[in-house]
Amino acid sequence: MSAEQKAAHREGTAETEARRRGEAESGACDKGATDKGSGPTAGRNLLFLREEELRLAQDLLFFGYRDFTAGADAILGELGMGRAHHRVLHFVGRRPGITVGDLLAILAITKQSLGRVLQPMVEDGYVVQTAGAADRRQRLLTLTDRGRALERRLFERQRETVMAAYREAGSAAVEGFRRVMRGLMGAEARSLLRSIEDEPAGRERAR
Amino acid sequence: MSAEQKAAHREGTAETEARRRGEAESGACDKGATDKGSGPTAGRNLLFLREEELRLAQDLLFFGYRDFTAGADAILGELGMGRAHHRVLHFVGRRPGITVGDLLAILAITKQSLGRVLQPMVEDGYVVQTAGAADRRQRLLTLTDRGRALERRLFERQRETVMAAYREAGSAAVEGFRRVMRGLMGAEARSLLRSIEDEPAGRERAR
DNA sequence: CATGATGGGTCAGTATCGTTGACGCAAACC
DNA sequence: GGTTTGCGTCAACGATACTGACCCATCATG
Repeated sequence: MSAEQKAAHREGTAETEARRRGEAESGACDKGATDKGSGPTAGRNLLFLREEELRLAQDLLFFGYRDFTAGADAILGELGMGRAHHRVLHFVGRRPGITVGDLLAILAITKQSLGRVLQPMVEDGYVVQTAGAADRRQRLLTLTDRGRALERRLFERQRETVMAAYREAGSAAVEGFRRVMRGLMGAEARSLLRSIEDEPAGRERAR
Repeated sequence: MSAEQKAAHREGTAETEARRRGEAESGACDKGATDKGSGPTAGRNLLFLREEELRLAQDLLFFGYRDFTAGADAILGELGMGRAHHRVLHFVGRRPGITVGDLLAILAITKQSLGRVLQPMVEDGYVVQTAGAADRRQRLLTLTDRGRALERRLFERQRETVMAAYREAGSAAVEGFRRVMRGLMGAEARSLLRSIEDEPAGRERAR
């Protein structure tokens, strides 16, 4: 059924550009479903657009996220590490002195999963653990020079990908990208992200 | 063959040259976040923004992608399936009659990895394999009613997330989101995505 | 100061998803 | 009729995640 709708709707082929524009204009608003066309196919077309719109979003997120991480993954692979190591480097680098508990909350994994990744990183000299000043049960995590260097290397690799995409898309698109990505996040992730943004690297944590 | 594809996939593309040319440009700067005047600190601020900008992108992609998939993951978990099953449902649903080889190219995984996921899905009646008409070595993959129903369920779950994000961000932001995500993709993924978009479900593949 | 709660580490077992390498088979191609 | 191609499969392995249980050091409180 829906397949027939799609086939019927798309007679031409290469006007992808015009199609995308049309989606952007009419698609992203939930209400006002029939304000566009007054023909009998208006509602059906709108439904089609909304469906194709999401399918496209699924594709974009799948391919885009994969290629975004591909460069860093290659570097990590050479060092016998994985994406989980990169996450630790990234978030510890972003918040030096972060506690294990806070890192667990950000990564949303279990203690055991983190331990398997973190412990070798401490042994190999990428991360140091220091007892908390106020609460000495805490193990505050900080990157060593070596850890910072690796994080920097992964960072530069991804910077190429992201900056190329940003430049290609333009600054207005970047703002839109940020808004949509933030919208995809749940309430918890949003507040976590806010707290990360409000406490950039090098500043003391106020908790 | 597949190994070469993978190797090529991980390699960076010709985007880097453009990056070096535009290195000092501010094309990816946030809109009006700070002064872009030519004071003594302008260069430093620009560097800072570009760095923080990427760190933010990393955060957004990490949290956003995770929450984007979280809803579908929960449904899949109840059925004893994982994200890999969803990808099969999604891409087979998008291109009914796709060959195993083409699906492998899209997913960029090995035959073995796909087989471990695909075989149970065939046995459980989510996917059917039919011999190719022209080339009978091919096993053309199509969703059954049951497969379509599950895909639809996962689709609706993600639709809520994405549509909420789109509505919240606005249609202009959606267009920007698409442009940036497309820019994150490498050349291979782009051409794959193009071929998917140009051959929507229900139409014969022209290869 | 004893007691319970908390931050963190660890052991044991399990599941998903990915990998490499090699081999088999049927159909297609030249 | 030999070679290539499309697909399936066996065996072994590795990374990342999970649960449940248990331990230790430290903090906080009665």
